[in-house]
Amino acid sequence: MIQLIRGFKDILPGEVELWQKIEREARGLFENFGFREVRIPIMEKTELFKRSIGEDTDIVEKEMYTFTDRGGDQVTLRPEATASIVRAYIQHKLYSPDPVQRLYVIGPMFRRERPQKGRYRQFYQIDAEIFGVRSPLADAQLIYLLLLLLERLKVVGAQTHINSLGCQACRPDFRAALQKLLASVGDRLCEDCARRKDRNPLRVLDCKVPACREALSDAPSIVDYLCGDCRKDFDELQAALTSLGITYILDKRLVRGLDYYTRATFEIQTGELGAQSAVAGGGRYDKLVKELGGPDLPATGFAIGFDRLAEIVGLQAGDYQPRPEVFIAALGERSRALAFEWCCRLGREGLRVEMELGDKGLKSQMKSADRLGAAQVLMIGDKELEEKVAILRNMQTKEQIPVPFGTLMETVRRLTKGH
RNA sequence: GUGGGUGUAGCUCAGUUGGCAGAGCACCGGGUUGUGGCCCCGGUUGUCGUGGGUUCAAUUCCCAUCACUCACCCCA
Repeated sequence: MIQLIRGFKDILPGEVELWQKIEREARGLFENFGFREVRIPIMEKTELFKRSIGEDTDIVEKEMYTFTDRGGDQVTLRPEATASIVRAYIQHKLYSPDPVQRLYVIGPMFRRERPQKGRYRQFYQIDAEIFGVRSPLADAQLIYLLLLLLERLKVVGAQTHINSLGCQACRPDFRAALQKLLASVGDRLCEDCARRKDRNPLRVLDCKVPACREALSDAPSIVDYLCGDCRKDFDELQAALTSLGITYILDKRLVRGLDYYTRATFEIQTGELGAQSAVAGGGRYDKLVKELGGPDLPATGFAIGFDRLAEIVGLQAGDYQPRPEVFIAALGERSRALAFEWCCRLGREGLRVEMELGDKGLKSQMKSADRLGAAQVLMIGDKELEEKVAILRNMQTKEQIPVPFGTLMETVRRLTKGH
């Protein structure tokens, strides 16, 4: 048997309804807040991701699905959405009528990592970006939107972590201070951190090895190194969050693994995903648009891990079996032919209707109706065919009423909930 | 890429000195020859993950491999 690719998964009936629900809520909220959907390709030129995410990141170094296509081009299955959205924003000059654009994307991303709880090689993200707004109010709005979505989905126990990574002006100073400390703690760092401390020192802050955390317990906080502008922005963000009633945790270890982030970063964390704590994350990337060849416009955005969110929401959700409003049980070929017509017409009228298309006994058909949770069963056999009166049974009350063929459509519709 | 755990029926899982592969649930049929759930009776379902080795004999022991899963790394 051919099985699906490792780290990929099928979302089957019963679970897919949950995904649809999450998607509906998200789309609804995005509309309320002025976001518009964009649909972008799932493959891009490899160069795009290298330049945006950063050559030294894990994603680019070892996780991308990159290959040479038949024409010899280097292409990559997108590992995240922001790069593509920025590319589209620039390519189609979406900034030209108005630099301020709120865009969202829902779709699959691909990273070749070892799968585990809350982590897949094809995973889905709900991605939102605000272009052209320098004010930290944009970041606050994103966080608010994020928490609102979680609230609507009845997620409890989510924590908001925020940090600022500074900008081109203040980050070098911090970086120098951090490297000084890293040099002084020397061999107390784990192997990975020893390697990272020169190439990407900020990442060391994110390390979970106890020895490293210990060694870094009095690491400089980037917040202390922020330049005037960054400081002011960060204060403003916090003030905005507070006035929105959002409680957050100042998390100076919140670094994030993509190089394009500047200033505000944030993450929504939960304890229900095994070793994965982030259900959503994001931040500001004020230089990326320019670096990818566009105008010098700021931007900020977030990504929600759809799979992870579904896992959390699914914990408190029941099954999502849709129940037919009417099940038609027919006995004999002629009855079945007529029942089939009814079935199609009722479906066209907007009723949820099912019937047995094979040659089964009444008992077996009643069983099916029961198993499906049908509210009513419409029965027809030789006798009914002759008298031109079908029988409609309410499965809960067991009450049965005769329904003349002539009034059938209208009677069934009337007796069906919600019609 | 590294490490641990697990692969037996559609599902959840039993299965030791190596000797014909099991239970519950589900499904199908009957009891009720035209009426669901409860009950009773009967029935179906397996390359025991895959390939090799040892053995008269392997689900069981050995090797390899694949998959799932959890963790490291990193992230959503």
